[in-house]
Amino acid sequence: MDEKKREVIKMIKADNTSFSEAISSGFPFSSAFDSSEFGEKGSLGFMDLLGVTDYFPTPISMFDFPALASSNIPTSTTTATTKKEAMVSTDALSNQPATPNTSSISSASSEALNEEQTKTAARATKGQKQTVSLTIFLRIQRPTLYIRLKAKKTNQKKQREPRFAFMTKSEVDHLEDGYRWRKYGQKAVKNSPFPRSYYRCTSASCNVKKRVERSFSDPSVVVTTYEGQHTHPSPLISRPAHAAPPPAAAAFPMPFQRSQLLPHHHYHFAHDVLSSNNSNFGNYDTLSNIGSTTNSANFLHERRFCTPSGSALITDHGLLQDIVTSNMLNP
DNA sequence: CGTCTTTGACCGGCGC
DNA sequence: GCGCCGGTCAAAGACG
Repeated sequence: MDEKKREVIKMIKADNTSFSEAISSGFPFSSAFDSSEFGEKGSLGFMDLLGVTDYFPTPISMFDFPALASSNIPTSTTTATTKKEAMVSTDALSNQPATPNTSSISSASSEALNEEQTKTAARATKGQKQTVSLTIFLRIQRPTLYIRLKAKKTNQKKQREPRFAFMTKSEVDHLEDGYRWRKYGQKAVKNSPFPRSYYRCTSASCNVKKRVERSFSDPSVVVTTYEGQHTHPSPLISRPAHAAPPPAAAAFPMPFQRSQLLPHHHYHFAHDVLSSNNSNFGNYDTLSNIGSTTNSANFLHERRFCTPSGSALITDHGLLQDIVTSNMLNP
């Protein structure tokens, strides 16, 4: 790992540093997290986990996200090697160049992506005695890179919907995702020349929101954060009869539709562990919606998904057995 | 005319 | 209390 990466890891490890600050530091994510790293066969994809591999011809990679109570984990980059880690050899992967025509960007929780939100979480944790702090480390593609997040079980004044963020290499700010959005605001972002746009789903009963902003360090990268879950199917997509998703995927429409994603972009997903309920299952609900799509013909070649507890997706049979199919668990 | 974007004003939370 | 900042509102305008 080169010096730049070490710096970012240090930043992310620091309590008062968010992922967005790491981004703002100019960290070359596109080179640091090679797009080829997680594309090999045999890796367990999130779509695989969701039982929707028929939609996507190439496997998707998963990362491990040790979700542990703060009292049980040290603030360090120490990692326990898992089965999947072994599958994704850092040495082997680092030798593979990124796809020439595309580049990939690491993803992180939307909270981590947002400086203000991270600070807010820290403030809340600090200021409320009744807060029960839960620290979660997200490993971002490299086994040694973690983001520390604080999920709270608290009587917060303002409860937020679960959030889901991803970064996309795109020239277009507002990516087509199968839903209709109404822009209701735009604000200048501190320390960034690029404004942040606020969108709301146009469906009457749906209060899903999303924020779109460009990365300061890499203007070609668009950071999209979804908040909430759609209460309706995509108005622009109809599902073919032969590609019925698993029940879980059908039950929770995704904020974006995979088939609508632009084919030449790389999407890197992350999930908010700071949802109001802080329920893992709630997060899976949202992620499972990725399966609500129609076709895979124009989908991207590489996909990366982050969940705050990706390892639990594999090992936690209590929560995910209803979603994860047998072949996912035994790829 | 309906829908969507733009943009300044406003509000609430937080740090100092 | 004040100022900063993120997020939202809503009127006005653009567009098909």
